[in-house]
Formats: sequence, structure tokens, C-alpha cells
Amino acid sequence: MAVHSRIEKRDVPVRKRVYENLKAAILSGHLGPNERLTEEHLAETLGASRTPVREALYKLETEGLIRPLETRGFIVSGDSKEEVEELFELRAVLEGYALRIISERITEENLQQLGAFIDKAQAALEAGHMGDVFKWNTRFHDHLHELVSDTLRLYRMIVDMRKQVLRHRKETLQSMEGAQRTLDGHQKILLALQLKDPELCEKTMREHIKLAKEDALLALLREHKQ
Amino acid sequence: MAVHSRIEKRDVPVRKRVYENLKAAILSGHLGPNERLTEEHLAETLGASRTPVREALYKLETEGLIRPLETRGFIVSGDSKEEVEELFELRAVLEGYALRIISERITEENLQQLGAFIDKAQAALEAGHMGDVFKWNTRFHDHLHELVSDTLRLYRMIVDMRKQVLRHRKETLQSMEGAQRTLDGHQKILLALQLKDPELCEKTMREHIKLAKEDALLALLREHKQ
DNA sequence: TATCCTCTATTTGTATACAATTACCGTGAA
DNA sequence: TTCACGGTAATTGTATACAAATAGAGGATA
Repeated sequence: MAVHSRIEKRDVPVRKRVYENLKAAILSGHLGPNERLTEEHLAETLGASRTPVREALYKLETEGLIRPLETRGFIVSGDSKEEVEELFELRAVLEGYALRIISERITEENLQQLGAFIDKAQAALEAGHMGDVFKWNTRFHDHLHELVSDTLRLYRMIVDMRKQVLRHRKETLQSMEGAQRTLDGHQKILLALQLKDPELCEKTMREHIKLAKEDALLALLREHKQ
Repeated sequence: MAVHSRIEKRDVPVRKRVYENLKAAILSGHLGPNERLTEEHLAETLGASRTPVREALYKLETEGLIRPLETRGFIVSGDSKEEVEELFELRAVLEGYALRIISERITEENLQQLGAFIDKAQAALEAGHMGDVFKWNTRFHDHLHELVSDTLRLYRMIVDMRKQVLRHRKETLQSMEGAQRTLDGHQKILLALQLKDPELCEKTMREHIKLAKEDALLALLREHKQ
């Protein structure tokens, strides 16, 4: 019967739980930039020993969410203008390339699905349901990403970076005109895909993400001012 | 026994030493693809405990050099045609973008340095010193990479991927005509940089790496045939 | 012989122990 | 006050211990 020990424990590894918790705390802003992280303290807080904590920390480091201090410990990566810019620039390059690949393998069904997401987002926008707009836009991107999930490196990089972007996007999509601009971008992307023009696809996606970069930078500026 | 505090130990962390050793073993082919890695065994072999070994393993995993087995342990990543292709395609994209950035900030001094590397490689080639050709070509790329070392993410990605490439390049540059082609590529890159044309820079670097991809694939094919 | 089961040896996940390093704070001298 | 120094606390690096999970090798049964 191999009963899993006692009652409560799920089968999810502690290391994973710690990692997810930390990541969530950072991305949600609950752990602010430049906040100091020590193994012991985290272990205590999260109810684990230092071993899984330290493994989670190293993973977060390679993902760029935290960075090692000169001597000891880590701090949450800041969101300086430079870092945000670099993040978006890289996304532009990688997702641009991804769209190029996608354009060579996309099916009619995929195209319809993407179109449906755009329509739903558009409808939500007109109804003023900003939360839904965000949801369908996210679906749009996720659907695209799934189409390169077999090119593992690329997929991982894109997903990693996209997760981090969410931190800088907290208040970006709030404005109606910003949301409309995003949707227009998605429409252009869909069109490029329909034309099955790799060059155009890459270019369009790059431009789309560069626009998002501008929004993120503006949001950052606003945040710092207040 | 417990006292290992004699004179011998350098200050380099065990974890780092283990990581370097493993990486070297994999990249040199000493640990072949699909070779199974278990923590205990590695720890014993490398004269360390499991803790640093396991940290090194996780790091190698995120770098793509090894991959986790379904249930337990890791294996050295294979070099299937698909993986090699993906690796080079991504390098083409990232290094292409890097060269675009570089073109906007490169100095006259840098240009001369790069030119000098090309000249030295050319001279070595004509003298038949293939080892030196390789060395100067490597310097050429390293010098370029240093110029984006401040954009940390990009730099890390590029350096990581380049390390892995070396594995597939063992016998690539052996042929004279292959080496000459590489050198011509470097010359074109330098020219694009001198023109300070970002678009051309990106395009040229992409093409250069795609050529290298073809070489690597040919070498792989040869290897598998024999 | 084939199949299923059980028991054991491996192997990993997590916790803990301990030594080495570094930061931090307080005290005393200039 | 400011600087220097010394000792203590905090923190990390590594090793080890132990429990949980899995694979693999017989052994029993048909």
C-alpha cells in the first residue's frame, strides 16, 4: 500500500515549493528589489531546511531574478531602467526569431485560434473588462510559445523572460489606449503569420515588443516618481 | 581525518571545482552523450561530498549540458542533429543582435584589435599552424563578446552557448578551406562594423554562424558514419 | 517458461552538524 | 569625535545522516 507517510505532505518536492514561493514573492513585488535574502531566514520562514532553499536560490540566480552579493547572500534584482530595457530588447530578439520559426509551421487551426483570442480580447476591451483583456492577451502569447515548445532552449528562454516581464507590467495595461495598441500589435502579428512571411513575422514581433518596452519604461518612470 | 585544514587546499570552492571538472569532461567528450551520472559516484570520483556535486549538476542542467532522467539521475545531453541545429540557430540570433549593439559603440581601437586578430589568424593559416588559427579566431570572438559584457543576460547566454559549441567543433576547423571560409566571415564582420551599419552587422553575423552550423552538421554526420 | 511478487541494494531528497569566513558592534586610544 | 582593533554573532560551504522512493534481482506460482 505504500501509504505516503502521514497525512498532510503532498508529493511536491520541498525544493520546488520553495522555488515557486520565492519566485511568486519576487514577481508579485512582495519581496522588493534590493531586499536581502539569507538562507537561514528563508528556510525558517518557508518551513524548510537550508538545503532546498539554497538550491532554489541558485536556480533563481541563473534566471536573473536574484543576484549574488559580493561576499555573502543574495538580493532581489533591481528593476533599473537598464535592466528593463535589456530584458525587453532580448525578448524582442528571441520572440522575433520564434515567430519566424512559427510562420513556417503554423496550421490553419492555429491561426483561427489566435484570431479567436484577439476577438475575445477586443470584446473584453470594449466591455471595459480589463482583467479579461489581459487574460486573452496572455493566452495569445502562450499559444504562440507552445508552438516552439519543441525547440527546448528557445522555449525555456522565452518563458523565463516572459515571467519576469509580468513584474514590470503590473500597471501597464491599465490604460485603454495602451491595451488597444497591444491588440493592434497582435492583429499585425496574426496578419504576418497568415502571409507566412518569415521576415515580416520577425520584424513585426520585434516592433510589438519594443512598443511594450516603451510602456514598461513609462510605468517604471511613473513608479519611481511617486 | 576531520581536519582537512592542511596547507594544500586552494580557496576555490569545491562546488566550483566540481562544476568545472564536469563541464570539461563533457565538453572534451571524456564523458560521452547518454552517459549516466549519479551523485554518489561523481562525489567519490571527484573527492567531494554530494552537496557540491548536486549543486554543480543543477547548474549544468540549466545550461543544457546534461538533462534529468525521468526518474532519477542525469545523462549527458546528446548531440542529435536537431540539438546542434537549434544551438547554432540560437547563437546566430543572439550573436547577430549582439553585433548590432556592438556596432553602435565600437571604438577605433577595438576595430584595430579585431583586425589584428584576423591578420594573425591569416598568417597562421598560411603557415599551416592550425592550432594558432583556432586560437586567434577564438580571440576574435572573445573580443567581440567582451564588448557586450555589460548587458549581462545577453553576455551570459552567448558565453554559455559558445562553450557548448566547442564540443561540436573538435574536428571542424581542421580543413584548410573551412578555416579560410571562417576567416573570410570574420573579415566581412569587421567590414560591417567599420561601416557602422547595425542592420548589416546583424545579418552578417547570422550568416557567419549559419555557415559554422553547416560545418558542424557535416562534422557530426561524418562522426556518426564512422 | 512466463508472470507476478517481495525483498534488497541504489539512489535521491531533505535535514542537520560543524568548520571557516565575514560582518558587526563595542571599547579604548588618539 | 574618529579611527583602530578585537571579539562575538551571523552566515555560508561542505560533509554526513537518515528517510523515502525506485530499480532490479531472485523466488514462488502457475
